[in-house]
Amino acid sequence: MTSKDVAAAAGVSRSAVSFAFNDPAKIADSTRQRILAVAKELGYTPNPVARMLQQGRTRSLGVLLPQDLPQIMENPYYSQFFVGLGQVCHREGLTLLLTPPLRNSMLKAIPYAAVDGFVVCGLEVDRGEVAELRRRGIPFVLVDSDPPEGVPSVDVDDQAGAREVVQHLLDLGHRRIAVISFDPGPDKEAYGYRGPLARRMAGIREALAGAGLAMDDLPLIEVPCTREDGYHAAKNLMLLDEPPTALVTLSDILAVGAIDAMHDLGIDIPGQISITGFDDQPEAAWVRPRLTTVRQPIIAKGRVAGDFLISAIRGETQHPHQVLHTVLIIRESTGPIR
Amino acid sequence: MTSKDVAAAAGVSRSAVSFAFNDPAKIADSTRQRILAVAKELGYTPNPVARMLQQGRTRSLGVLLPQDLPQIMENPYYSQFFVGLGQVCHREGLTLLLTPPLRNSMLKAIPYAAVDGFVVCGLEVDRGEVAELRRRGIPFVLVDSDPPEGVPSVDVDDQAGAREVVQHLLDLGHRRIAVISFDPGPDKEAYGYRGPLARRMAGIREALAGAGLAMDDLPLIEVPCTREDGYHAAKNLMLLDEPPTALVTLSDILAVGAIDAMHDLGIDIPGQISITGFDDQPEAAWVRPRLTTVRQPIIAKGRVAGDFLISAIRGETQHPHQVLHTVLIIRESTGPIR
DNA sequence: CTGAAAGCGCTTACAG
DNA sequence: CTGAAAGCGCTTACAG
Repeated sequence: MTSKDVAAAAGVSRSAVSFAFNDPAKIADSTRQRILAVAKELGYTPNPVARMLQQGRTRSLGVLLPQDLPQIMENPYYSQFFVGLGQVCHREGLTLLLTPPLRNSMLKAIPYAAVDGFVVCGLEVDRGEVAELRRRGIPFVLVDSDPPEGVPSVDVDDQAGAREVVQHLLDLGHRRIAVISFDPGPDKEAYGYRGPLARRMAGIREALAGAGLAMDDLPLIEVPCTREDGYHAAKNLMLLDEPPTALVTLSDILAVGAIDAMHDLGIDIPGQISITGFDDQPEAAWVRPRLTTVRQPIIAKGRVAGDFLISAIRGETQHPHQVLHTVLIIRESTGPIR
Repeated sequence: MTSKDVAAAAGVSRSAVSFAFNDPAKIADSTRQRILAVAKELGYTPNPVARMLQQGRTRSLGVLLPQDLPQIMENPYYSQFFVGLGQVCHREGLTLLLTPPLRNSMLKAIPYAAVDGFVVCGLEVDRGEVAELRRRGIPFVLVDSDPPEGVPSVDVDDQAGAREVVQHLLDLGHRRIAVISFDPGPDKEAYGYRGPLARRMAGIREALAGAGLAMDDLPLIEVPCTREDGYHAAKNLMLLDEPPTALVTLSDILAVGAIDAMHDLGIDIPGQISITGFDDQPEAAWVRPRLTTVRQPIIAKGRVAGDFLISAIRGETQHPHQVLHTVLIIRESTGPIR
């Protein structure tokens, strides 16, 4: 069922059919009504892909994701990010295409996506994605990355957030601080820390330096970002000869696991150990004791990324780079050293 | 930058360029390498939309959603559903197009989406969506709806779930039971209860009947599905002359709000009142007291919907209709009538 | 193994 | 106000 069939049935040209749907001013209203009636009867509506090809736009925003869809969807971080991005889609009447890596490659996923532009998430190591998007002339915005010059990007001041939370522990008198980090991935060997993780590490280092401590003085465990891994990492740290009096985790999910571990070990929080998170996801306020953590404005991040992308799609040629602030949220899981 | 440019630069025909990308067997390997090198140098990759038009497939699954993106993304139900659907996308190497209503209409959103098929969520009142999808010949699966004959669909046995949770309260001796339901929307006037809500109401009615009670004997409040609304609804119910001894809520979110309200009123759960939820979302196990609720297998629902859609896209002409089971999860928020 | 041609279904100047 | 024609960028039988 094509516009040709409708044109034939209505006794008009294909242009007239197109005008009936897209540009009513160009044909007589009576003709338009007749065409629309015939179209309805025949069950015709314009083919969206053909229309996209012709118009050169898809009315869809892409999100280029660093992990497979199930992993992304399990992560409450992305739910919040998509709320912000969703606000922009809603305002602009656009759909959202979730584009996970294809055969383990973000790069390979790019050429298959029919979108007007991409929000690129968590691109810690650029394997040519930026060059590919540039070459294709697809507008894009980088989020949670190490943004190169001349590319719109949105980030959070992870460094200040990490610095402040560690400073908070130092102020409470803690010196035996351990760090539970999420896994930097296989690229650490080749590239060192990158993106938000690098900034958080830098913030920790900065605060420690102020107290005459170095990163190397601290136990550091790197694990996948799950509650279970946080649990085991925390348990292992407490088995050390000199167990820490404070645990800095780089994600609320890890922190919640660490809290579970202390419950099981019968260790009081914050009486015997202080624990901090990062992100301020909803469960940070649910867990007992309520979690001291670094809040980052995830929804705002998604919204700003969406706004930047819209403006890039419209051809505005600035390359805005916004850094959103974090806030230290002090709750019940931290206290003075006993 | 099109295949024509690459063909010219490489001194071959456009077919050769296409073969180099899609059908290596059809050209000499040396030619292929040359073409690919030229393409790389020129920054050419095939236009995805043109390819979709030609091949008649998009390698993308659509989800036709009943609400705007921000609302969907705030709802943990959909996060879980997308995990299941994401598993199928991952297995098949497909992207996921989130398609919210366009100008408040699910129907209007359909003709703009470039997808191979749709998972249609929560279509409680069919305003022509099913007819439209059929006419266009787009494969689809209905989820959480009142599925008509001859359409693949996935549902949950809401009726049994609701029946069992009410029976549980009756068994504990409760007779003064109140119901907090999520809003049936503006269509209730015209159509009565529909879809999962209708089934849950039927289940409640069924259990009550066994104890000689009728729905009309019970206070019923219908509110939007937020924690705040659950809070206020619960508070209002406790102001009745004969306040309930048990609160049946039709969503965990409402139940959590109701628990907050009891905390604020100084009413002990389950000593003075029992509260039940529906869905078994993660916070049901977090909240104190832990929530007695009806678990529905949301991830499995997403996965089955995806599988059915894949099989419909492949042209398998059965119309499977699967109903997944619920399980009553008894935790701490229900107890014998005092 | 390669090239010219048709066609996917649409939109939009352009001429009437 | 309408129609014939070109073109969006690709793929794929078909003939050589």
